[in-house]
Amino acid sequence: MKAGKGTVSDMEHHMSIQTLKRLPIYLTLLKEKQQSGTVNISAGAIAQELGLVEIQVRKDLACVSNGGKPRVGYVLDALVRDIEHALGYDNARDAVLVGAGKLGKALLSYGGFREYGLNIVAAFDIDERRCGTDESGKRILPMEDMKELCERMSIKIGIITVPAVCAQQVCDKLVDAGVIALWNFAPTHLKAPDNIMIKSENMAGSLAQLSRHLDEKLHAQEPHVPADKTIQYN
Amino acid sequence: MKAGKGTVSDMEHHMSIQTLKRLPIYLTLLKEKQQSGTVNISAGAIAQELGLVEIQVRKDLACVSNGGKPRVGYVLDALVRDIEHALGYDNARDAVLVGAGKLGKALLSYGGFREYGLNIVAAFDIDERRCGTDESGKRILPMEDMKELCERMSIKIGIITVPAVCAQQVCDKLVDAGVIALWNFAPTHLKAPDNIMIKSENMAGSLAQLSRHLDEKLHAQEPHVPADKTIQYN
DNA sequence: GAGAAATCTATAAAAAAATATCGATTTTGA
DNA sequence: TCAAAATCGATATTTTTTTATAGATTTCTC
Repeated sequence: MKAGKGTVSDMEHHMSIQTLKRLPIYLTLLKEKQQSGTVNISAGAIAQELGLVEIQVRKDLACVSNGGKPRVGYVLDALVRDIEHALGYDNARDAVLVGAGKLGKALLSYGGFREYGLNIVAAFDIDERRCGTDESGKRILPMEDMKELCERMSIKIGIITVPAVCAQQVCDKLVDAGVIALWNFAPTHLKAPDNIMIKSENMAGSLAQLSRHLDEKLHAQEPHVPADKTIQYN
Repeated sequence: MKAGKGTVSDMEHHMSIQTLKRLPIYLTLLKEKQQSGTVNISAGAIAQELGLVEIQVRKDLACVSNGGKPRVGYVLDALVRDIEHALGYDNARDAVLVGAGKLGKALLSYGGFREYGLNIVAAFDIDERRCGTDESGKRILPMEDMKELCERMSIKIGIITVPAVCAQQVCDKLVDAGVIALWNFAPTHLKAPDNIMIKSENMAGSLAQLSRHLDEKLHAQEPHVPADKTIQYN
């Protein structure tokens, strides 16, 4: 019973959330390797490059690929395809973004999301002065138009880049417009009905981790961190 | 043996990384509550607001606070102070940012980092045209000045907001300048010497989680997700 | 002031994730 | 062809994280 091929949902039962988060990291490395002409790659080599352990890489890859060969490793091209497929990068999803401030515009003009299977079709903002066309070529529309567009295009993903104080309100509006997955960049906790998923970027959490590391280093306590590889928490 | 008071490092042994990541989330909520005049709050109430379970909240808070009282809960003000202290928000850390593109500028002008104990003292960019003073009031300096400034100010935190292709090079330069904690926003894996910490924001990982949720919902498989609270993975 | 309710702490159990072990498979090269 | 080296997959163990249970403490109400 191998879950080798299929969409993300095909194997959701078998793939841990941690594995899911690592897949894009593997993918980035593998694509770099592709560029440099590599054809095969072993789990051990991947592990070394990423500072992980071999067994973990193998277990992760086992969730999406139908395996490598002893003495050879995985076929790079096939592995890339498998991961992309598992992550759904081969059928892009449309999304809207709300809040065309600095961060919103930065995300709009970041072209890389296409590669991740995400297509931001338009942005919305309450401030009419921001409306029009962004440098990125995306339309910035007034909030009033949001519901209609989301419904018409069956948009299921909403990206929230408004200040914390209005984030909940925006969240509610997006849900009302039929969005069921929210990517929240506002530093606040959002409430939504059951089975709406909210994924908040927790920048403060990241900072806390960096800060702890610094404390450990600067106060030079016993370094109970295996000192043989760069520290990279997730 | 209670780890009630102290810096982050005082209790690093006892606090899991997951707990560390949740602390800022509690803090955000607690501060909102403070605004609205609340004086005491119970672990159960916090859990409900954040969609967590009571026991988890209690265990997390036990790492930083010296406890609440039965029938009353925690004293809000004291709890806020304890968390802030545990996270080191009360002694700000200086940082530099490299890459004054859209994302870099967005982070520069986001005032909220001060609240998290992070103080971005300057930004650097190779493109001379970007140098000068940002709208945020922060200086944007040429890369050549970086090492000198970092050394002079003993900067230990570097924020990388350059394109993926130059991220490794920037990483190397920061390390050379004495930085030991890196916050990487470029979608690539960075290598650095031992005991340099790299915390990469894994946007693609977040997207993968949203995408999986969408797949589950849209293909309407059995909803093996406890359907009684909004889904909020970390 | 006694009993009930709420909430806490501490300890225990369960679940999830990471890591280790071991045997199997494929290629390489004598 | 056959042994050695590399690498894989499957299963087992350990560690980490989450959740549950049981008993103690504080406040409230009558």
